[in-house]
Amino acid sequence: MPTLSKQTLNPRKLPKQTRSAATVSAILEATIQVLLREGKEKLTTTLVAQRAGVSVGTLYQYFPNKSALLREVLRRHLSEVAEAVNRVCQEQRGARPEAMGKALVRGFLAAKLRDVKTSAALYSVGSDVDGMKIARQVGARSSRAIETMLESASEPLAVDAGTAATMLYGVLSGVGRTLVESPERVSPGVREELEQMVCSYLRSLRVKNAR
Amino acid sequence: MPTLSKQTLNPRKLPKQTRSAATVSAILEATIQVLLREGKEKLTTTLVAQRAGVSVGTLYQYFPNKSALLREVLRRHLSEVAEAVNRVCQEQRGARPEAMGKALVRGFLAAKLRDVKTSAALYSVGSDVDGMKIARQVGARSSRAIETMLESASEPLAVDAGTAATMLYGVLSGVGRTLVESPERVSPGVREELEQMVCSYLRSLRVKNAR
DNA sequence: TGGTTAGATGAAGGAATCTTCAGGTTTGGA
DNA sequence: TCCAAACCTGAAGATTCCTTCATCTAACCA
Repeated sequence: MPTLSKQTLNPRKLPKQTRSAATVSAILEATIQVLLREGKEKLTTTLVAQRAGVSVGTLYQYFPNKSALLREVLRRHLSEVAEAVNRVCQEQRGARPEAMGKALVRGFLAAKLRDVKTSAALYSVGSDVDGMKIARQVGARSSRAIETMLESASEPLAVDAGTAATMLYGVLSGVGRTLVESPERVSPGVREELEQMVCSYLRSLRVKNAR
Repeated sequence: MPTLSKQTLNPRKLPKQTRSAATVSAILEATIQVLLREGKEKLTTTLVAQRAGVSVGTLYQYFPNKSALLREVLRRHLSEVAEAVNRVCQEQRGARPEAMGKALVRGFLAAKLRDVKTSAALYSVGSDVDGMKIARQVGARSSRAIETMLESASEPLAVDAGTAATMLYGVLSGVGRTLVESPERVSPGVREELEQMVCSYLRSLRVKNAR
C-alpha cells in the first residue's frame, strides 16, 4: 500500500487560462466517475487522467499527489451539503423550534441523498485521506449555523444552543451516513420518523417543560 | 494499491493444537496493536506477524489474505457491541418505553466507547474491507433485538416496532460513530442529551399522543 | 510574426507489499 | 523411542502504482 502523503493540498499551479480550468474540472469529474464505475481500489491516477482525457503528467501539474486529489473531491462534496444546511438555517431564523427541526431534516437529507451513490463512494475514500478532518472542518461550520439558528428561536430552549446544535448535527450526519450506506433503508418514511425524533427532542427542550 | 480480494474469510486451517490457537489470538491482537501504534497505512502483514512473534508464513496459514484478517478483527469488535445491545434488550423486556430508551443509550455507548481508540481505528479500516457489509449483518441482529424489545413494551407504540427499531439503531450507530471520530465531543453531557432525544421520541410515539 | 509563458505528454524509475512454498521444527500419541 | 501430523520459517517472486522530468505544443501579447 503506497504511502498517501498528507502534505499540502495546495494545487501546484493555479489555472490561469480557461483551458487549464477546464482540465481541472475534467479531472475532478473523472475522479468521481472512476470511483463510481471502478471502485476505490482500482482508482489510479493514470486511469483518472485517461478518463479525463489528459495524461498523468497533467494531473500532477494540478494536484501534488493522489491523496490531494481525493481530498479535493471530498471537500467539494461536503461543502455542498454544508451549504444546504446553511441555507436552511438562514431561512428559519426566528421560527419555532419544531419548524426549524423539520426544515433541517428535510434540507440535510435532500442534499445528502441527492446522489446516494456518490455520497457512498466518497465515504469509502474518506478513511484513506483524512476525510475525518475535512468532515470535521466543514461540519463545524454547519454546527455553528445551527446554533445561531436555535438562538434565534421564537421560543427559548432549556439547554444552551451549542449543546442542542451539536446533538442535532450529530444525529443528522450520523443517520445520514447510515442511510447512505444502507440505501435499502432510504424511504419517505425514514424522513418522517427522523423529523418526528428531532421535533420531539426540540419540543422537550422548551423551557416550560420540566426535563 | 493492492487488490484486497474479498474472497472467503474462512481460515485456511483450523487450530487444532493449543499452540496454534494461541498463535491465532496473538495475530488478531497484534493486528489491533499495529493499527493503533502505526496506523492503517503502515499495517503490513509482515509487521503484524512480527508483532505477534511469528513469521508471515504462519499468518497466511490461518488467514487467506490481509483483507480476511482485518475483517475478522472488525467482526469481533462489532459483535461485542451487538452483544451489549442484546443484553440490554433482554433485560428491558416488558419495561416502559422510556426506560428502554435510556438503557439502550447507556448500554450502546458504554460498549462503543469502551475503547474509543480501537473503535476509531477499526472504522478507518472498514472501508477497505467491506466493513459496511459486516456492520450491516451484525447490525441487523441488534435491530431485530430492539424491535422485539419494543414489542414487549408495557405501553403500546403508535408506529410499528420495526420502524422505531430501525430509527433507534440508526441514531445510535450514527451518533456513536460521530462520537468515536470526534473524541473531543465525548462527555457525560452527550449521553444525557442522547437519552433525552431517544426518550422524547419514544414518548411521542405513545398511542394516546396525537402525532 | 516572434518570443515567452502556460499547459500537456507519457515512458520509465523507484518503492512497497502481498503471498508463496520448499524445507525445518515441535508436538503428541503408539 | 519414533513417526506422522501439525506448525512454523522467511527469502524471493510477482505485481502494482505513484510520481517525475525532459521535451513538445498551444496560447497570448507586443
